[in-house]
Amino acid sequence: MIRWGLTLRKNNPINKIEHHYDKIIQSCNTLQILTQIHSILTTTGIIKQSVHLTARIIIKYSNFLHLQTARHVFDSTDHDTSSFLWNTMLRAYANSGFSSDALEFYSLMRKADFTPNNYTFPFVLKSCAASLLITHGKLVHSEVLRTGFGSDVYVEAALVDMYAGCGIIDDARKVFDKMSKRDVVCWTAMITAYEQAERAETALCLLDQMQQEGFVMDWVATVTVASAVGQLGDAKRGRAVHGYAVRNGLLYEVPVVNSVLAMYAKCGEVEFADMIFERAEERNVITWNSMLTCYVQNGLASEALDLFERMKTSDVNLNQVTVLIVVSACSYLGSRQQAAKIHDFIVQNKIDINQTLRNAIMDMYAKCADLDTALKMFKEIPVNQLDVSAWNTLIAGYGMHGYGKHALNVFNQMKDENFQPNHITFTSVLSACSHSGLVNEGKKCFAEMEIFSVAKEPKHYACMVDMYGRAGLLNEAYELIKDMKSHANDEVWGALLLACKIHGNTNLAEVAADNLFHLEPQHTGYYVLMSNIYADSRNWQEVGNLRRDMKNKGLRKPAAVSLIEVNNELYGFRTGEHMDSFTRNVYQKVERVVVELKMEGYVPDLSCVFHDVEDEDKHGMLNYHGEKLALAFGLMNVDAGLPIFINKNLRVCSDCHSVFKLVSRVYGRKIVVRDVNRFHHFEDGLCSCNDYW
DNA sequence: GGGACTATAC
Repeated sequence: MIRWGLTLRKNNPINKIEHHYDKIIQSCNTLQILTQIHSILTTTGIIKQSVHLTARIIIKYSNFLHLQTARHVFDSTDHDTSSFLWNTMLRAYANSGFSSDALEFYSLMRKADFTPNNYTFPFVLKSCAASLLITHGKLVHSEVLRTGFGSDVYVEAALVDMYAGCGIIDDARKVFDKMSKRDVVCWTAMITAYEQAERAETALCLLDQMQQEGFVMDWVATVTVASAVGQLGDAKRGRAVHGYAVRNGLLYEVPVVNSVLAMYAKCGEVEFADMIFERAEERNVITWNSMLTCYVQNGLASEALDLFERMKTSDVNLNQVTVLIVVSACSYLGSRQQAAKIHDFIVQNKIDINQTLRNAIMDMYAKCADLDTALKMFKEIPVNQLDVSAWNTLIAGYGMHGYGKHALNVFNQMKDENFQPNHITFTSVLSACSHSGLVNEGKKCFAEMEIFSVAKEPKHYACMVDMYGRAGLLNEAYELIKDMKSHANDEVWGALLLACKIHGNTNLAEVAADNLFHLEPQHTGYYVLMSNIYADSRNWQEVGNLRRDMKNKGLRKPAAVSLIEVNNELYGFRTGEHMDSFTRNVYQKVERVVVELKMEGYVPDLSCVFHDVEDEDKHGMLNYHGEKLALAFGLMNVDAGLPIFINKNLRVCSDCHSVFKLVSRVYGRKIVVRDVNRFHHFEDGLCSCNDYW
């Protein structure tokens, strides 16, 4: 049943027509149809007689983001007699994201001697929050109190939203606590405020309170709760939310589908997310984007690219967010061919490239070993669009390829041009120094943070520990961690643990590992690293203990995968993969290469096999590392003059590193390897990392 | 005549 507005009275002839057109306007889904209806209403003079239809038209134009037309409709009415139309126009601005226009319009309202009412304030407050104008918002708050609308539920809920939106969550809570009457919307507004402030636990506590007071979660509340649970990454609670949505038939609302999907994605439950996606009755662009994000966040970049292909053939209109996610998927995958393809798609489809997207594309090129294109893009940025993140992306790009000096030059140039470095700039610079062994320069940059008033975060300390650690300055690294007192997190201790692995310091490694197992008991990588350190020192007993420990905790070592692109096709190789007809000749090729390299002086580094087995078996395992298989495959299939690109999901082992160096000399091939931390460019028997990785 | 909500990241 449709509820009609107060302006309608039964038995009045105009109201039958109003009724009729109201239905049509509500259901019209294209701008063309709306324009046609509008012109009919104008020529017949109906619109002049109906404030209700005028308002509908204004709102509908604003839904299509045609605010100018909406305003034109407003201007051509007798609005001075109708507070309703003024409020409608304000609402049109506020609800379509034109918050500064809304505020401008509000001051016009005041100049026209309009008295704001309970319909006016919520939209003004919403626009204050959207423009982050807290001073203005507080002024409106006092106006609310003065005009006596301080206890209107709608206005109060908007006040809660305004304070929360401006980041002053405590004031939002004060308004909320003072409310004499609350409905689900107010509760949801307050719960959302906590969720947005990344205080998911508090949000869920408040939800409990809401339910104790007898309120039932509606679909909007469910959306918020799902994202709070997603924030916690709590799969068990996730299933409870999902169950609630199913029992109450809420999965028929697309936003609920989307938020439950995103929740499972953040809990690492890809299969559940997949199921929600496939079973959805209806999908919008956010549904698709959420599923893409799910794959990317869970390390399934190539699945994301497949889904993107499927999305292109669906009837949904993809947007800028879509390509941003796909670009990041491609960054993970490191596929040069896909990178070019996506960039081309963006240009062909005239998708607006804003600063965020451009930086993401530059980063993608850098991560696909195409630093030249990234640099070219940077140089083409118009001066007025150059921002800190563009500089950051370039610095990070140079850093990951081991060009520390270049990174520092860019950093200096950026400062010369009066750009204010931020926390990300320093992360990029410090990590660049770390990868290139520029200890003194790194120390200088670290000290410089204070000059630019950038707070030192754990991630900056982690870069420093990494830098000292790789350079063999383990004591300096450890002292720095001690300086942090209790603020050291897993990143910092992880960097120390890696340094201990490189320099074979088992004692310090045990200290780092103790902290890590305490801080992140479920993080597989740290167990593997520590067990490798024990293996290096042939302490098989401890290796066994750790393995058992992992097994008891249900942790499994992630499979090492090496990807190589040949003729626009990606091939993956796993360490110790079973031989089949496809891989047999690849294995044979590895054997031949190893024999030839041995004649050039190659001595296999058996310490890279972390199993307590006979040396003969170790040779086999070592030769069948995924990156060696990928390299052999590349030697067989990539044209002689072209570089071989390999992408590995873990850190490259030192035996493979020596093999790659030798192959680059003996076979005269350029090889580019991306591992989990950085790039290695092999040429003429040398690596760009100077064996420092 | 109205309000609360989901996908983005160097």
